[in-house]
Amino acid sequence: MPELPEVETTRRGIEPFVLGRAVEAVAVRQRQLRWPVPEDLPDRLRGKAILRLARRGKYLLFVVEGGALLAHLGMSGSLRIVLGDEPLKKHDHVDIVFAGGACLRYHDPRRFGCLLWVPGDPLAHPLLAELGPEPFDAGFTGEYLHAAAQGRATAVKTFIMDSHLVVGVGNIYANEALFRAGIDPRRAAGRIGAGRYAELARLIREVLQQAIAQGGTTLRDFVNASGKPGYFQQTLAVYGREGLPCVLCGGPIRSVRLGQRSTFYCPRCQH
DNA sequence: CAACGGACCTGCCTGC
DNA sequence: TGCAGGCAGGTCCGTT
Repeated sequence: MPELPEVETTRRGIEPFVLGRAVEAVAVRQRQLRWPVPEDLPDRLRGKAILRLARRGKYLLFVVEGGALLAHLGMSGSLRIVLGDEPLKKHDHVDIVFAGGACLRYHDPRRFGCLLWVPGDPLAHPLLAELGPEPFDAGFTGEYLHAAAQGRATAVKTFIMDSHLVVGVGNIYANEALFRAGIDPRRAAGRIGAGRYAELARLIREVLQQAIAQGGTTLRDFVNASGKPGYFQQTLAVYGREGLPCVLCGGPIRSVRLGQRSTFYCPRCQH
């Protein structure tokens, strides 16, 4: 479900309800996520105010005095604010109740996400320390991509989805950015020139920025923090459109598998 | 190192 | 209608 735009949409939706608020209680109904929810998480958070709600890649960081709650939504997770009584649904695994009554509810059918306690500086955590630059960082440039690609035989789509290279480019937006750049997703990363990488870096930023502005992409039942869907799905040019006409040339969109992920492209427009 | 496959889970859709 | 199989927005980890 969540790629960077969905996580950022979630962050923005939640922020006003949690910033400066103290955690009153944490209810963990299912500990077995990607990694077990630490048993002492409720004790770590209780009574502490959220000082900052940051995002690093697709991770969310609820920073409190002395550490942070590190959250990831995996493939199927969501975080939403619940005000008042709302019956629990299946897979509502964790509630974080704030002073004043707002409740942050973590829902994740596949349980690929995580909720971890990180003491001290959260960016020093092993999951975050080795991540590549944010796509909106000054360091994320065509030159950076071009330099990192030298000698790499892997497909360019697999290459740009590696979070150690750059964070936040998931399957949907990798497909969309490569379409906009006119680059065949199967092309070897090391066989693409600096000029094309400059365009690709720009278009990765563009597609993510647009998706954030539209509240993310809603597939199946994704809803953001306020329970509303995202509208970027209407903007998708290739993702999920196998056999449908290319928005540029009218030819059929083709699908292949790359690195065990569905890949969509226009064979006439992408080389 | 780089590249690849498996692993973690549930739900939904398709086809027999 | 039931059931098996394949697929899904992520990404870590172990093996070549």
